[in-house]
Amino acid sequence: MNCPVRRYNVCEPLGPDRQRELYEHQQTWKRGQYLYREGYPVGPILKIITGIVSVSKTLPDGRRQILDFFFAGELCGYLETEGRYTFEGQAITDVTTCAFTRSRFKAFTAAHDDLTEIVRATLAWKLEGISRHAVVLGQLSAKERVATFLCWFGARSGERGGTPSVRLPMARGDIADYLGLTIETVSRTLSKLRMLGIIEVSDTTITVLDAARLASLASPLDEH
Amino acid sequence: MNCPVRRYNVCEPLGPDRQRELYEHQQTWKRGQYLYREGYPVGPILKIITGIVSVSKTLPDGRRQILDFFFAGELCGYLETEGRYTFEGQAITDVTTCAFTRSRFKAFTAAHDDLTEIVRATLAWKLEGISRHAVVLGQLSAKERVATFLCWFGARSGERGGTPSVRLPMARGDIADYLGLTIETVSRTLSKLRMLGIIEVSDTTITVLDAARLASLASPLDEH
DNA sequence: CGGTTAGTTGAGTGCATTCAATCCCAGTGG
DNA sequence: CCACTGGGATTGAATGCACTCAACTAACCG
Repeated sequence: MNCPVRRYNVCEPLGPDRQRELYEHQQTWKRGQYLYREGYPVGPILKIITGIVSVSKTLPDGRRQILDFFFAGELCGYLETEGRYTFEGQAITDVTTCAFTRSRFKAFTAAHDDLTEIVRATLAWKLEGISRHAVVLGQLSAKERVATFLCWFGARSGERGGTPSVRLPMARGDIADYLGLTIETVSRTLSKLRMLGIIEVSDTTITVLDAARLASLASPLDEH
Repeated sequence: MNCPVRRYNVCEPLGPDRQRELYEHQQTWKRGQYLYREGYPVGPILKIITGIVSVSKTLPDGRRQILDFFFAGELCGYLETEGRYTFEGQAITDVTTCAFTRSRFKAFTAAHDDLTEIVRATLAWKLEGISRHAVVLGQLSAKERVATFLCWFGARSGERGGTPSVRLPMARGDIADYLGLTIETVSRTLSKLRMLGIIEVSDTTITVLDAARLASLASPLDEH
């Protein structure tokens, strides 16, 4: 459940002195704004201070697949292809970031062995995460997808407390695009789970009444 | 189209001397055999000499999602979680491999700066690939998925020749599990493309008659 | 020649979608 | 204070795409 890599979320373990050495000016982003877009020449790597960023791909006809949510402490805008962003980063909530010059980041990690290992471990961890997500997208039914999402997100928030109530900071549309469903299907599925007495829905807050049953619906995937 | 990382497919650039230093005994696998299974204690990292290996996850009820196909020259069995394989590797064709002791691989990469960079670049490249695949699974219709697959696979084979005919070494079931569809849907979709005059189907060989039209069906995703 | 396995095709079903209406709430201005 | 507005969420009705179940064909091998 608690991936070991989480411990060294790139930068956290640096300590304030080494962090200062790397950080550039701080920035704020309004919910919905793009931090960077696919195909644009790469800018700095962004470290999220507060808020949530989605990494996604938008097709020419408007369809969008959210690949991952990035939380405070994580880096985004890392992946590039020939000097251009591979995907797009969008503020799901209001977000504040600070920037790393890409070249400086590269030089800095090259100079510190522990950092190169942290980068490697983080990439491997992300690779595992997106792979699990691909299984969700390719194989699970709507109910299973939503249940999996709630379990995953509940586990995330549950880290600090034992409360079974989950705040969903993102809009239904974001959940839908993450799960490869439509807004309506997500909404309907939440209603079904509510009518089954498994959860309680209150706009942005979901209260898990029957964690065991929820987990069994998401069962196909052990844990995240 | 040609990811720069391809150039340094881990190990190829090592040169015969350094390769010998790393390799263990060779192994052969029959089509369908598992090279390793999810949750099993990790063994060596396997380098594919010939054949194709699928990396997949199988759910308790038998549903299977193939996450990636690995070809000759690539390493598989790399990802682990707490000393256990994260996914499963299966021989899609007959396969021969040679093995790397995991600890030796680790020590060896740690000792060579260029190798650590190759590992990092390969992980980033795989991350990008599976992300694109997630978009396919989450957003595309059956026709778009199959077209995307054919384009992707055609580009792979096309590297050596200009021939528009694609040999599909994997069974329909493998394609289906890769694309998150059923065998029947894959078969039907190929038939539709055939009746549209876009391809010609002959069991394992697909001849692309109208590459432009095929690409436009897969259009949503530029290239792979 | 039967037996087996992979692939194709047909018929019918169901789940998620599309289209559309309604609700809820926060923000705004009369 | 209340009506109006707009965005997000929910719910309903109807459609359609991919699925399930099933039959059939082709190829391969004993």
